[in-house]
Amino acid sequence: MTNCQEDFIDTLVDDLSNIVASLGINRVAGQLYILLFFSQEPLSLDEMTKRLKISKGHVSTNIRALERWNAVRKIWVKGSRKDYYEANCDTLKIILIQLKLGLNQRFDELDKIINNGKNKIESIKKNNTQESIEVTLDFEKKIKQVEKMEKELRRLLDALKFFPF
Amino acid sequence: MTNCQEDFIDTLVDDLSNIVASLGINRVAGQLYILLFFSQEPLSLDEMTKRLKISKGHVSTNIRALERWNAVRKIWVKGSRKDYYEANCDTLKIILIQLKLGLNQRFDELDKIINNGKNKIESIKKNNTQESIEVTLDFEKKIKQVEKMEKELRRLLDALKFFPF
DNA sequence: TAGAACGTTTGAAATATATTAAATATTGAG
DNA sequence: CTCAATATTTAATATATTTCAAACGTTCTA
Repeated sequence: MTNCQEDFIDTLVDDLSNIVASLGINRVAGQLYILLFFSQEPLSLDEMTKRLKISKGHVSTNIRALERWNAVRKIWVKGSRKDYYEANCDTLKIILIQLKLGLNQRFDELDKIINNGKNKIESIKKNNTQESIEVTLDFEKKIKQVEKMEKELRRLLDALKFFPF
Repeated sequence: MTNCQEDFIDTLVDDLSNIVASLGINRVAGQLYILLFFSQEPLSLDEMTKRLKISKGHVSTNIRALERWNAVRKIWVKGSRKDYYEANCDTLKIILIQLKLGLNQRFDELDKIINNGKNKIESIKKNNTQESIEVTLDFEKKIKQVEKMEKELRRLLDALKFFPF
């Protein structure tokens, strides 16, 4: 591979991984994915280590995270004992699946918190002073507002599947 | 305010701020917003400091971040020189506006990177060997793929405004 | 206009996260 | 099976982030 080709990819790796990192995704995972995305051939851990100038362990850990997300896959290369990887280039699908997974987890947590809140409101209602009635009314209103927001967000997330990609 | 009311809110602040923090938003900003969201009265910096058991400076810095996001507003309380704040309870709108802002910024960066890449491809093409032709074809294909993905994501983001909230 | 009551900034300390090099475990060609 | 080539884990180090206390600046009141 000529030098200007590697330069082309390396520049993209640097620039694009900045965006990835700014979105809260591990920078090294981003670098690895981008490197593989633009490479014409699968790369071994050693090659990735050399290209990104980071430690072998670091590459190993992060490539397996990418594997878990189905963002890269291991490729068998005859006559070599090394693990080679190539990118799954369906980037948008990977992003949306991960997004959905992450948000659904949070929604489930939120459900627990909301139920907890509702139970507490019931028990406050038992100490049935005039003051407590007013206060619980307000709490109830606000908990319902949170519930409504969650419902809307769930619906929004669900609607992604109708989007014509 | 009775103790069980403060307890009710404090528990929600703890639980919900975990979700907020797990989404990459500053935990203290989350705590402040949630505290104000469930409080029936505007709170002063001192009150927030006491409730969250964090330093005054910390509250000050984070409440102003929330103000910038239009997530809280300063309230004038007659006869007090303190700044009081209340939550803007339209949480979903706040989230979506911030999301849109953040992503549009990234899209603009991405545009620059893509253009850069295209220019580089043109200059590689000048060294017009058989090898370079094959390689640039592949680079072009992949850059186009990135472009397509950005277009789809922009469209998706834009479609939010048609969603019936 | 001085002093008190605030809010903000700052620089240092604590904490969390990322990164590495080296030790350990695993694998597959011979 | 064995051993050398790989991959993974780990424990330490470096780096980044969060947090605080104290200094500073501002504003209102008397």
